[in-house]
Amino acid sequence: MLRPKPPKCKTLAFTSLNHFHKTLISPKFLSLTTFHDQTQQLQTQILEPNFTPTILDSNTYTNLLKFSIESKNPILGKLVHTHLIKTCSHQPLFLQNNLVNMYCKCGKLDNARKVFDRMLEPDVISWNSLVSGYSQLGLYEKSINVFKEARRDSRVELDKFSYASALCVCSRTGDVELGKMVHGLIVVSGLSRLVFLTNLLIDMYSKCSCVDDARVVFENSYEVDDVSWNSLIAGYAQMGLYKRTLDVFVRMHRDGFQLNSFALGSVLKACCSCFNGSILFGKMLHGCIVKLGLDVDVVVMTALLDMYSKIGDFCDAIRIFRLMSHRNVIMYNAMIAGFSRLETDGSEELSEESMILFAEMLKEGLKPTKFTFSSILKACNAVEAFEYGKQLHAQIHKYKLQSDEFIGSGLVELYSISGLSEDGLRCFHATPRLDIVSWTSMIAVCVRNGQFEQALRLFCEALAFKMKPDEYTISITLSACANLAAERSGEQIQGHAVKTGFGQFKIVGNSQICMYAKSGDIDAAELTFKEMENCDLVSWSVMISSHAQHGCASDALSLFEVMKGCDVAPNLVTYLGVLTACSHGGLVAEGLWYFESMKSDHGLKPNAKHCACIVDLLGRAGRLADAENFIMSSGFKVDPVMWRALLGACRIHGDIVTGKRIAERVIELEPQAAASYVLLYNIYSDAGIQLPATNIRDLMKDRGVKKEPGLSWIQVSSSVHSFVVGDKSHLQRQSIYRKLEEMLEKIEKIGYVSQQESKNSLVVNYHSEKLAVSFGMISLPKSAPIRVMKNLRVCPDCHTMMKFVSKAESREIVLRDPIRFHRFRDGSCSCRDYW
DNA sequence: ATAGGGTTAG
Repeated sequence: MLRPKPPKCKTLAFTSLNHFHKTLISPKFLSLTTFHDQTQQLQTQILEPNFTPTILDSNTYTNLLKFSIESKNPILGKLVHTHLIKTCSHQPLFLQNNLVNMYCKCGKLDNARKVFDRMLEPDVISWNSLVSGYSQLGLYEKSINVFKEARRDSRVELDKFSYASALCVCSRTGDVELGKMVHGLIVVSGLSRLVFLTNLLIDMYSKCSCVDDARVVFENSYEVDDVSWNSLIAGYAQMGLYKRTLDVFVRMHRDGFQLNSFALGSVLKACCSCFNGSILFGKMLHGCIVKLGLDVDVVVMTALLDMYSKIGDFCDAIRIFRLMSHRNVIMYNAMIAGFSRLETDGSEELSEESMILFAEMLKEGLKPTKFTFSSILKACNAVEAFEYGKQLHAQIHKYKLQSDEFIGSGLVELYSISGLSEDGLRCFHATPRLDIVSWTSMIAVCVRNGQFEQALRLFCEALAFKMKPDEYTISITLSACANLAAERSGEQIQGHAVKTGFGQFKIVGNSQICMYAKSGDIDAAELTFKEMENCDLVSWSVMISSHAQHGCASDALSLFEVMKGCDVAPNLVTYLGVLTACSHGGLVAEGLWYFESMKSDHGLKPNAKHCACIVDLLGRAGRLADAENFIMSSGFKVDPVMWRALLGACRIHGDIVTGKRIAERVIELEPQAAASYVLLYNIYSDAGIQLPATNIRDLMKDRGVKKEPGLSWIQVSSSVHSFVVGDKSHLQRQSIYRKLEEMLEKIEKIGYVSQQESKNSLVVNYHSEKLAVSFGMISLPKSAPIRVMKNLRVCPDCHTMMKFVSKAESREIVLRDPIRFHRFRDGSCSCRDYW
């Protein structure tokens, strides 16, 4: 039987004994005191002006320079340098090379260059030190220029290390054109058979995202070793070509190459993504790892932990974490990231695990990195642990990580969802390198907090900053337009999407349907839906809900049937649309049937919103007792939303007795919700009973419950105009009121009777929606429909008035309230007065 | 000397 060869001991020793090597048995440690003495000696010799330094042994100089590199101490290096000059013993080439190398490794490239320039005959080692020195500092252009200089120096011949440094620059910058030229130079130099350079070429092409070229190098190489295989595997894994990663891995195994931690690290990454057999393959790899004895290797085990956490096998991930005796920061980060992924999925019982782990890693003396903070911030935001999040912010500053854009986004979220939008915005502006994702996060935060105008402003600002909005930016901005019912702005953004090619994305299409529907233009919404090439469940659901909101129950239901015919399985959101359609359309029997069907046919568990639809459905139809029984048996009898739906029904049917009883219950459940008081007030007021109505107002005042002020708004060209009741602030107020009086006069002639009670309270006639419609009449072209949005439900008088106006003025009026749309045409409303 | 693990945002 074939058995895998035992692993190289080197890996094992390194993992577990690393610590001891470094601190106890290292020869460097033993000679530390010697170095210290020598340093002191040097210092006194140089600082004392009258003291003539004594020449040291050249081996001592070399060792001192090596020591200053290891302890990252350029001051010591400089001291040695001065000493060498004072004693005139710096002529040997190898000492000068050591000096160049020391300055490079300590990041003092200017000094390195000065020493180099004074060298009479630099050799290839001198050149190589300089090239790799610039490259390691990230000064790639300088590095490659020095490489070119070295080529022109006829005294030296470039070696494999020169080409290695040049290839490294290509890998880091992703400059494949440069890489190809260096490749050419390698071939010309005759070094291309060296497996060392083959491996670097494979790596270079992979890192430049040209894995196919890497493959060509691999297949045509003179010789390959395990590093070649591992580099190719890593290339495929980094490109996300997971199946090919596994293919190459299997081939490597068959060719008899030793599987080590490098190959396993890449190939485990490939198993994180779900495709046929990936989970099984991952588990096989786990077995393989144990057999090879690599289950003590922290790199391999971190990759394995990450894989289990990503495929949802969280218990195994935790088990691996606990089993490892030496955990480093990366392993902690992987575990914390795993928890933060879980928490965003809403597993609340695990909410504090990330924080416990964070405390644990600090206790072990590990230094958190930017990955740690961005993951843990994400977890904080998911479970709304704001105080903890703020403490993290302080820590982030302590570790000087505040300029990272991922952390920046996390902080923006933290402050914004905890209600401190200003601080969120400050974090946003404090992030030095804002990318399109940062901007999109900020826009999304505004949308979530209901600051839709601010969201649109930010979108424009992002464009001004030369950002290129992607499909997510466009989608979220369209939803800001939808909430503002700003169809004009929405169309402009859609135009931008079409121009930039992002209009093809499903999430853009879905947002666009929603934007048109919420702006009152159901026809444009439907056109978008029909034009979409591959609509998904979200598209269907949005379209169904849109029909429902517009009161087109039959359209909603027939669309739902078509959807099921296309083998698309409905979800909770789809059913919410269906039930809303039934309740707005007064289809009681159908609504109850669908409610049963969602449970029995699709195994969906209705939530409070679905149940509130049923309450609404029964209540509107006048079956108040049935509605109340339904609440009691729904499992949501402490949810105020359900009771308020019933209270609304009491108002529609003028049932004062039930209304009072229900109102008392819902006010007890939620004493600060103004809507419940207002509904009861209206029940009394509709019935003409003034005293209890006044009492309710007083009660609200006593309890400090504030009614949301009614607000209506309309978009005319690119600006949104909003109105409150009796608003006098608009610049065109005179024309608005004149038009309103004129319309009232006109419709009274065709039968409208104002609900205005007395001349001294001119309130009802100047409700905000009337003002907005009047403004629309004078500002929009005659053929355009008037689309007005309101934050509260329309009052019956306004509803009646709109019907008359639509006839008298031959205009289509679309009025959106928080529940639904009313489309007034030729004297009647699309809701057929059932609302 | 060259290859490997954590990528987190909407």
